[in-house]
Amino acid sequence: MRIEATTIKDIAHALGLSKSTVSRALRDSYEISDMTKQLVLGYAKTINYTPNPIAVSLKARKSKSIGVVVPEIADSFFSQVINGIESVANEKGYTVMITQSLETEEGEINNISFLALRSVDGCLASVSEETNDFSHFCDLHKKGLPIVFFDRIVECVQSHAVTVENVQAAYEGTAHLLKNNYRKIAFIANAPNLYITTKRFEGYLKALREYGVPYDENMINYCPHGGRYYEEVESVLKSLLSKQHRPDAIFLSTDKLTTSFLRCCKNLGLKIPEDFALVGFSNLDITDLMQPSLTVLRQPAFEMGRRAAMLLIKAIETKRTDIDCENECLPAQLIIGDSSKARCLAS
Amino acid sequence: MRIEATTIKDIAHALGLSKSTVSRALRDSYEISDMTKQLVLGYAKTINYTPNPIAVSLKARKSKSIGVVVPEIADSFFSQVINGIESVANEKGYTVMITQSLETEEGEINNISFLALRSVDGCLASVSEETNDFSHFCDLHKKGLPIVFFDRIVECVQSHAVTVENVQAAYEGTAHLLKNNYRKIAFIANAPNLYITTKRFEGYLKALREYGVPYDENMINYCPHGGRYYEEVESVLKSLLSKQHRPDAIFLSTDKLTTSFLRCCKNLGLKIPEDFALVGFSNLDITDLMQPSLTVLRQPAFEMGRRAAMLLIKAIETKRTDIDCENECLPAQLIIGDSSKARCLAS
DNA sequence: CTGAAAGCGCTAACAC
DNA sequence: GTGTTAGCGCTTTCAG
Repeated sequence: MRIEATTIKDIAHALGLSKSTVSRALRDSYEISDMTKQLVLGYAKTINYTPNPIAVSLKARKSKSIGVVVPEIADSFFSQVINGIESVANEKGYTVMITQSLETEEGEINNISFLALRSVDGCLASVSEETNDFSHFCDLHKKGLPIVFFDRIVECVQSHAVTVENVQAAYEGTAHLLKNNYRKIAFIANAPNLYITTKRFEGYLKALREYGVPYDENMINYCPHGGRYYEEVESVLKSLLSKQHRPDAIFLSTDKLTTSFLRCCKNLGLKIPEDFALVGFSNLDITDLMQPSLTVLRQPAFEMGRRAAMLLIKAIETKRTDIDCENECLPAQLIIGDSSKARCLAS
Repeated sequence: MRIEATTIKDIAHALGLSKSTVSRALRDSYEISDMTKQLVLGYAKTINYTPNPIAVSLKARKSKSIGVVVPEIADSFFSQVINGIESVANEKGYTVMITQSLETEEGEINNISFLALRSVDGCLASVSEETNDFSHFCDLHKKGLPIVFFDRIVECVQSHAVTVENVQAAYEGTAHLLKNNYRKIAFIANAPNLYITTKRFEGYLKALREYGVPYDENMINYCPHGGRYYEEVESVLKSLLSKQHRPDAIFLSTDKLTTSFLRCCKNLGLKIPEDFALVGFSNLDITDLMQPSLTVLRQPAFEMGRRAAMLLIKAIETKRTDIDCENECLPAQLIIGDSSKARCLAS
């Protein structure tokens, strides 16, 4: 700010002390007499002194702040995670800098180097779907920057991670459809390279296997842009409709896909669950108000943010980035709505 | 970062020049020979030099960054605004620091002083509903920090502002209900002290007046917590139900109120629009998928963010914070759904 | 055209 | 206990 704040120099000057004495008194150093401390602290309070964080950062090469890289802020899941992160960061006196990659690798590279340059003490990241080369994370991590990945983690970087029980969640969602007598279940996910995609696919397969339903690769669909473009989802839907063995149910791997797909169905005049039963991941808090109410897998987003931030701060404060990476894995919740209503077999 | 980056000193050393020459060469100063510039620039590129923004900030007392204070990130409207802000900030080479007040005055004070201390060059803000004393904004603004308010602006601070045409929007929403033969229209808003509340109320009144419908103050309800607590909305709904002249339609002043109210209705077994017709502000992008599809007033959130950021950057770069405050006012859009379907008068 | 030196606000040896 | 000094990385007078 061009705004002139009070500095240590001001205090030193006013009290006839040296800058270092003031500095030490402010940080309650053992070498300063109680009297002087009282004096300095008292005066500092009256003139409303706050240390200049920029100067501190420059000196200390750290900033008591953590950086966050998410694909997109305007997303129910990520914004809830951010709230979780902020809640522990605030408790622990850390500042949070939020950046979004907008799902591009370039954005992600810019973000992480921006943050590193800004002396964040550590980073929380969920990778963009476009990213295949993770060296921007690797390099910084190797140089000692603590990084905790969440949700969309990168397995090749040996670091802490917080995820949801993806396999189990997808398994439960798919099994729920199977129990409700759906048999031809299509799987729609975003970019196939994402950790969450492969894990959720695994859970889907597991359920099929367990229920003795043969795997049909025609049922597997990817939207590399995660359903951000309407056309992308629409073309998947149309291709499903044109298949000889048209699916009777759909498993959707992410938030945006779930709602985009529902919109497509509506536009094409399809009925849910009559034409397709739907189960999808979603962290929107209004899936119960939709038409029909959606059966969703909800991630404990806020808690994930909290855990990730706690892991990160622990890593920062113990400086042991190298070894014993912790992986926390939280359960998702299956919330049953009308979009997956049991099918009557009588027909 | 503990991460050691290359500095001007490294370049100077490697090239046998002085730090100042390198610094000047990098900023393309006229006093440096072309040859030296080539040399420095070339070398800087090979070692991948980036100026340390912290050092620059300390020196320059500005940071090529702008701060954002919103009540809450996990909100469709605000997250869209943030995207708009980022889009112009990135274009213009500014970094965005996002903070949330979580609707508390204390959080807001912390945020804005945090940002000022971090040498942001200017701020974008939408005030918390709890805030009544705006001196934290006033003080910084007087000291020369450019501030642009958006959506929830504060009129007593003489500064730039971007809003939606609140009066007109609320008027259109209410008029739409009146046209559809609803006559007893309740108004539900959040904190009555907010700019958006008073303006939207004004529009509501205007419509009533124009359609010759008498104003009934029993129809006016405030949720000081903006519908973040379910009980708050439920108690409003129950009080409406208990009234002698029960309303036949509801105008909802914000996003969260709109969806919370719908949820309450559902829980109490009420039918929309039969029991109540609904029109509300909302920037959720799935109001068309709800049951029933909602008639909403949608704000051009992304564009508001863009405009606000452009105003701010202009203010920063021209340093004229004092005079000629610009107020931009964008139209909202009425999107008609089933929640306000015309009532048959036959009954 | 280039260099030396001071200083942004703060901390931390190293004196006394 | 307290002061002096140097330095984090950078810009910017002021000298040459």
